[in-house]
Amino acid sequence: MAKNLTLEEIGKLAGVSRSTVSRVVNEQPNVKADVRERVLKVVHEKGFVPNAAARSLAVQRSGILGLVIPRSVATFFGDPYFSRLTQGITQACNEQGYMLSLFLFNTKQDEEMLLPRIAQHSFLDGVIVQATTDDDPIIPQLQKSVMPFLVAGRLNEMPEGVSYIDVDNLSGAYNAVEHLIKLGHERIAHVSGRLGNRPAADRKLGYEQALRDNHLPIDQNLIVNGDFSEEGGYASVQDLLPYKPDAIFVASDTMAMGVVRALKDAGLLVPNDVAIIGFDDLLPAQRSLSTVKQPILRFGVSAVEILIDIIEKGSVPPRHALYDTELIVRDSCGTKL
Amino acid sequence: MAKNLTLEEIGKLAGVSRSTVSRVVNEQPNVKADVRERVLKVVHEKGFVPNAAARSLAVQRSGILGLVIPRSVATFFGDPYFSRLTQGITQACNEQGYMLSLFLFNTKQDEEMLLPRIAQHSFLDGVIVQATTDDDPIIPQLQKSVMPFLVAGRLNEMPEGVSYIDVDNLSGAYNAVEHLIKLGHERIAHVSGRLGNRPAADRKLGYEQALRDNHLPIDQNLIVNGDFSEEGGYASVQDLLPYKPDAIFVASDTMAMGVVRALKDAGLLVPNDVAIIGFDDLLPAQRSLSTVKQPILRFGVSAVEILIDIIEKGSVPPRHALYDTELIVRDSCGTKL
DNA sequence: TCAATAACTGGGAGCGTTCCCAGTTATCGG
DNA sequence: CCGATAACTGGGAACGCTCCCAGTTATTGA
Repeated sequence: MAKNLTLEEIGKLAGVSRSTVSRVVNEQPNVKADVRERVLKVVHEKGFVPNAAARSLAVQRSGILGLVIPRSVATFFGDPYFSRLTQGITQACNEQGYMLSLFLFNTKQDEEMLLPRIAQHSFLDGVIVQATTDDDPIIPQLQKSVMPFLVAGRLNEMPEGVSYIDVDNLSGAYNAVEHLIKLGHERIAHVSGRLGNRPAADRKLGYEQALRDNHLPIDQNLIVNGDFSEEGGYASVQDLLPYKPDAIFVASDTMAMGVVRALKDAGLLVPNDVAIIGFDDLLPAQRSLSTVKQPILRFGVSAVEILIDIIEKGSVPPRHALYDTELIVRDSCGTKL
Repeated sequence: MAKNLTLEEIGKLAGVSRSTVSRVVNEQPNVKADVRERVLKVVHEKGFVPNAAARSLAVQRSGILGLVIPRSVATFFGDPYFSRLTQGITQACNEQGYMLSLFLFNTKQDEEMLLPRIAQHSFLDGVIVQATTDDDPIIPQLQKSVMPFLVAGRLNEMPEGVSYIDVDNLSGAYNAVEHLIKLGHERIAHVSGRLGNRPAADRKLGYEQALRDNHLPIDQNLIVNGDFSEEGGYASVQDLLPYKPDAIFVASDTMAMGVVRALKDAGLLVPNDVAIIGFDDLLPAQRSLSTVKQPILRFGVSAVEILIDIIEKGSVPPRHALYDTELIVRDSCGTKL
């Protein structure tokens, strides 16, 4: 199985022309059954695969999608969130016959060098961009180009006309807190994620709204800003303890692990003394943690499907999709009722 | 910034020919300084990026590398190992001016459909394949093709002539166990990874050899087969406890977490009652766990560099590289001395 | 049986580069 | 100041595919 042949050469072997071979490999009609079979035989025998570069040049599409992880979030690439998202995206790519290219930026240089190229790159039919900080120039840059793109997640300020898909963090948080309220908790604390970050902000909003709707006071002493890390979760408990919360809604499972550890170290029992609900459900180890599950895999699959739709039909009107979360009740929030 | 222009059009705007523009954008010599500048100006103004498909067709190279995660390991893609590896690989790709395409196989169908295409794909200059099970047909398939490739990790039986890079699991394990021996431990247990898996096998071999070299008996009761999961680690302790180990070398940090948890639940103190050394050092949360650190980031970077070398110079002789691990001594193995 | 139509097939042109060669202009030593 | 050489520039051909059109063969109805 040496070098790949060309349509022309396959044609010669099968006694037909380049065009007919092309029709056969692209499964087009108007080829006599016996001819088709004869060509197919040679194609399989020789393991012929059409030259992708030549095809791309001719049809002006590459069949490659890009996944862009901006520098500001690349440090969190180790987060299981991204593995799961990537899995969903590759799964959909495989199904739809696309290739996936990964752009992970480590340094500012990387980003400055590569971003303009990505926006213009003829090898990319479209890109999925992980949402980043509001001041990141990447989305404006893509908007100026003709590259079809879709933002995964949202910014605090989402520019007009940009397509995005996101998880409904607000309602997810709302439901979690409402569940705690229904269980009879009244001093419900919140450990937020790093603010300035849309998911963190939305989860906090959901928390506040649930309290408000249920006529519970919003006590700033019961709200502490975490940073999405286990250590941050641990530390936040010190600030909270003097105000005696009977439940804590934590903006991520990783932080929730820290919270649980701190509570244990302080001699408090979960859920008896303090009920906990986390967010994400991405940590397989956390078998006892109640949490708000994000449908990340499906999210990744949808991202690809929507992006392909944008590629084929254009991005007007912009697409917006919001995915529901699911409250997973396990041991850590008890059943105080 | 509408659609991209062509060399020809840029040339017209700058008052030169296609060829000269090509020379300028490819930084070739033999262009007069003022002409070069004039062309560069137009190029920047118009944000011109040469058409990648056309270039690939002409030079017969795409500038794209593939990273193949076979189905048998795809389920572990969530493992921080892969995020880290991917980070190293993308970093090197960015530096070397390559694009990275990710092939993650979820189903058998995926694999059967896509693998033959990958091996023949003109969009790929070469691929890095994550090592898989010995019976996986993927490496033989690549060997039959002309696609340059490099295996990341090793199989138990590594086919002749295949290039690979791996971490020296054996010596890493050896050093860890020797450290425990130097600390005075004599009943050193081992929780292995899933056997049939080369890293797991090598770590076990290193453990056994260290014992042998230090004239300690190899007690089968002190060896239990884990599965690389936290739960597996937890469970293994039940089997070990009756044989009163004073130290445990665990084949992964994730399992080590389970081991520590089980020990705690059994009322035993780490490191006072039982010393622990893990393997990987990929879990940021494990601040107190002594472990054998794998240089994964550098590993990923090297993988790309070696693959590029293979692409440029051919794969004879096959390249082999083995990376040293580093013993990170923290609290969990104490200082029994 | 024959024209009209449908089904099939082949070859030219074009996609946007790079490479090569021929032609032009600049440079230099004697 | 002029011929030899070096530096520079432009255009043809090729990379391997798809698309389109023209030409050929098969099919159909009256």
